[in-house]
Amino acid sequence: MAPSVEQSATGTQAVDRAAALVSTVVHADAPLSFADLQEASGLAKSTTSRMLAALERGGLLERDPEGSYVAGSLFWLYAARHDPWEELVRLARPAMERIGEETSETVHLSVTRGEKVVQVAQVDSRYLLGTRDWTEIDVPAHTSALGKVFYAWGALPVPAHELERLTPTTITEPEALRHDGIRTRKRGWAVTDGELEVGLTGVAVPVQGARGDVVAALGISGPTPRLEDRLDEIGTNLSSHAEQLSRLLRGRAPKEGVA
Amino acid sequence: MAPSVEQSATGTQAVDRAAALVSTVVHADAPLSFADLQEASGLAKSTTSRMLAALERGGLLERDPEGSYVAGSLFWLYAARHDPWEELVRLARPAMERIGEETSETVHLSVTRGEKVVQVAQVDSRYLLGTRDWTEIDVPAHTSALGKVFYAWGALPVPAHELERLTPTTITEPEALRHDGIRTRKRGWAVTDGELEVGLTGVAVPVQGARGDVVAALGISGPTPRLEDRLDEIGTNLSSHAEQLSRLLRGRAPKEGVA
DNA sequence: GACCACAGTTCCACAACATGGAACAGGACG
DNA sequence: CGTCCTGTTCCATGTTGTGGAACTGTGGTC
Repeated sequence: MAPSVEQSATGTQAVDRAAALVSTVVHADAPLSFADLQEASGLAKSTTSRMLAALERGGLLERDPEGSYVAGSLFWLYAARHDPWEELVRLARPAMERIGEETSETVHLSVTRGEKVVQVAQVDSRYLLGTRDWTEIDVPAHTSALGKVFYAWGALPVPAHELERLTPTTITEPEALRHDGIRTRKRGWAVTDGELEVGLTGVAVPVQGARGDVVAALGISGPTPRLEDRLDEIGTNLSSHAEQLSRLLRGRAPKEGVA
Repeated sequence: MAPSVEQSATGTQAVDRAAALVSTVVHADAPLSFADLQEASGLAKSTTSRMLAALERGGLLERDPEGSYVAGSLFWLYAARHDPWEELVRLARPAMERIGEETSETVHLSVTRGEKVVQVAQVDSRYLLGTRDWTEIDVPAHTSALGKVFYAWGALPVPAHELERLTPTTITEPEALRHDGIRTRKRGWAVTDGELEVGLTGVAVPVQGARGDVVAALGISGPTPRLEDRLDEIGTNLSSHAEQLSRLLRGRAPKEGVA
């Protein structure tokens, strides 16, 4: 619950305590009462009171109608200015870079926007022959591994109508796509094998958001010959990274830890 | 040498100063250097240094690769957990309530999701005969005043194809919709007069986001007979509220302030 | 209406803590 | 190798934060 109170360096006691209070409020995303905060911080009532007042004055905290404390205007100002997936990208970047190093292929991160799937980040392959920049390019969801993740985990409804054919192996029947989704879910990762472009293989896994829903897909792509024998290994690798990322999204901030 | 230091109550100097630093960083949504912050706060180098270190430790600030300060993990944690328009709704609620009182009609707030327009908040009419709860209901954008706002201000592309007809007066030609948009922009507010449902009139205005783009539409709707003679008055009223809301979104928190 | 219980704020004397100047360390130039 | 510029650490000083206790205000109970 409450993040461990940091060990203050010298000369920052007040600020450290104040930061701990804010942190407590933000981490608990429900409003916290004065008593909760006093207890969580272990400070004297008077100190708590003065501090909360200062934080409120500074826009870091705010009181809801019942008088409990919630994150203040600075937080919603920030949230209003930044796309939610900006944070996702930020959190995901290190993982994507590691995946890039481990697989040497191009790494993708996608989210859904409306009924479409858009890429929000990419780390390029080490090879000359690799997938180019897909960011913001529209790829039909049923042809990419990224898109299939959303279908398979129900983050996107499978269309009722016939789907566009891009290659001989593209799945065009909704029913077939649904079946592919079932297999995908069992397997834990989605794969596209020349269904988007002949010779292009992709593998992708779901990323769970704070509430357990699938908010993004993490995957790699590259030439089929380089990938076809490593699908299992890649799928497992992606899964473990995605899981870590999910944990991050669930709320634990990446502090301390040996870099 | 104290430009805009907060008025501290007794015994909260350090926290007030710290909050001011965080506030400076969040308001300037570009990274700020140590020097910027030292200058903006008017504190001694040593104090600034200690304070920034404490704030960083507490997750309120963070350093980008170049060493400049940006909002810390607590902020992105918050952003990741809260929809961006949750803040919008929050900020808009008071205005919507006042509009409801002033017009006695149902008040709506919409945003675009993909190419669709969805309602995110509503304040109900005082009358028995009024618009019902539209939240999350799909209304074709070209038939509602809310939707027309997005077309008129270019937040949504006007479709190339013929549009669905819901009533005899529904605009179905893209060209006509574009023309309607021009008139709308000149006028300052969008109107739908029985184009969605016979006898239903709606008026809506744009809400500008932090970067000046149209992020939402604010409007009212009700039975035509009650509204048709008050369109001007309503449009003006909505505009002034929307403008205030826009100012809020632009970043000035609703605190004290001489101005 | 008088009573008490509880939540939060203000008061105050004390000294612990934050403070800023100066010295120090680490780059980035030339 | 010196100079400049940025940020951190040191340290004596006294300002500022501290917690206990007194106070205020609100709600509940008889």
